Amino acid sequence: MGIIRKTKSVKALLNEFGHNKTALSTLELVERLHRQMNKSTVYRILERLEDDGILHSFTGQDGLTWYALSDNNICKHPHHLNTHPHFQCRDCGKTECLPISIPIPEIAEHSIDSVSLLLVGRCADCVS
Amino acid sequence: MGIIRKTKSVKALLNEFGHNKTALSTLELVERLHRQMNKSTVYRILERLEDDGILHSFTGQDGLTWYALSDNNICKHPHHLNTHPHFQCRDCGKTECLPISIPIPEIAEHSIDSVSLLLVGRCADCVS
DNA sequence: TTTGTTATTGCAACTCAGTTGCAATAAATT
DNA sequence: AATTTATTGCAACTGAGTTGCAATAACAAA
Repeated sequence: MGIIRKTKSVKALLNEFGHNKTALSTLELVERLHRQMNKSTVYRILERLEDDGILHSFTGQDGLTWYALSDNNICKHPHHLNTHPHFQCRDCGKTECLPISIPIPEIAEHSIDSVSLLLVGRCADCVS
Repeated sequence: MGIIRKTKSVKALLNEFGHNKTALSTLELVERLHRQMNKSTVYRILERLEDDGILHSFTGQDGLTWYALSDNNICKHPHHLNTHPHFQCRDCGKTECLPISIPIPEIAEHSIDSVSLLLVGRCADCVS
């Protein structure tokens, strides 16, 4: 599975992420790209890029799905892509990967496969 | 806001939770109670019970909303209801509050208001 | 570079969790 | 019991995300 062909749509979508750790919601991407490709295409490309490990997704506070680059240079956790926390600013909505690792203790009687950690608060620009 | 009248529907819904820390999805509740009350009523009661701090909600791995009791005897964090982790079994779907506290470090340049932490894995019954 | 294969896309219709407006009903108060 | 108004049922709606299928465009092979 995953990306097999580097189409114009794939390149255009990846271009939106640039090289930083800011996340984009599917809705934001659909809106930004709606003249270049269909809504279904955005969803399908995101799915393939995630299958390939190029992007990773998470759910924001609003229940929407967000995507961000899984670049090793950014996230530092090539084999544990989902273990870093994400931050969402409750004022401006800016959402990003936090390049830190939060230790999760062993839980008695449970085996843990993945961790989703979302921090909601105010970013530097919005803290008054 | 919150619950003002203790109606039969409110009592029936709370009765589904019993006294444990197992969470229930809105869909499960709608299904269980569909002969006793309307779907809209389930959603509206859940909203009011959460406003009152009697229940708290979180998003499961599937994107569905889950609710669990916020009883102080269970969750231990009366003023930080959202800071305990939730666990969802990827095999049987059982979802519960974990009565532990995961320390979240200060994040430079960010103020944190709430923490959502979902652990996905296998529960004791499903670990082979 | 042309041809053949098939991954990818556009489109429109669909799914489904959750929401809403409003009239009818039923708690709680006097 | 009468009054007030929070709550509920219902049906229609919303909106993110999905799907089937025919048309299109990467890419490989010749």
